Amino acid sequence: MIHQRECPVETLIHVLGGKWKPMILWQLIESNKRFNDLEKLIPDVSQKMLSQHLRDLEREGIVDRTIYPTIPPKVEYSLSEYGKTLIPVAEVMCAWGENHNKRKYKESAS
Amino acid sequence: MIHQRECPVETLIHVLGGKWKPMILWQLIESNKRFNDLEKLIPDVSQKMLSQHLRDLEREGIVDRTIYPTIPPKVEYSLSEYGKTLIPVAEVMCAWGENHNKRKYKESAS
DNA sequence: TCATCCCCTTACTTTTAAGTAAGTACATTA
DNA sequence: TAATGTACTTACTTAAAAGTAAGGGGATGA
Repeated sequence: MIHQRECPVETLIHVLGGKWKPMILWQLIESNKRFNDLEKLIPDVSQKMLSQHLRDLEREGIVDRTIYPTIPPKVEYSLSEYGKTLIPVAEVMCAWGENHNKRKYKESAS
Repeated sequence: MIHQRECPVETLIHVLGGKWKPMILWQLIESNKRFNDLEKLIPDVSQKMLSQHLRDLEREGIVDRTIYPTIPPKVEYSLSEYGKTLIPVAEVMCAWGENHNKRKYKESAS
């Protein structure tokens, strides 16, 4: 039986929709990061939510997790090639969101 | 004091992120609709969630609510001019989401 | 040996979103 | 008079997401 497809807009919202996911991706667009780096760069995120969201993004194929068997071992998170296809989408979303924030600001200031 | 702006991607996710909002907008892109029309067109939505999401979208300026003082009075919901700026954003999101759904289907089929 | 760092996981609690069921106020129609 | 239709709101319950706090297993360093 074929899986029932949800509305594609909802699919995207589901992929990006965790509280810290846009921030995690924003950081990984800049450069690959280790768990601890992300923890420091994203204020107020808990270890639990960070690892949970990283696993979600990994499961969707957006983020790659690479373990370097060095001593001490290090784990690096990066945007996958597929994950990079999200960048232009995020840019469009970002532009609309910025404009909307400005609009709301003007509204509340008037 | 200036409001703290949230991340613009989160702003958009907040605007579109209710369970029934993409579906409501999809219906209103096609044509103006009354409360009852939307109820019939969106299976499983409750009156509570429909009116709550419509009020959210109205508050954000996406949807216009027009009351016609006919007998019986009728209330019509429509995409505002500003709401129409969401259409190209939704199209980009939709295209990515569709591709992602296909990708997941292939993955699970292999 | 004791503390510390890295990369997490687990159990539990709180908060937020959504669902269910009923009710309201007005009107028309049978 | 009773039922139906439109456009909702309110109170209550359930489910999903996020937050809090603690621990664990491996390593290094003092």
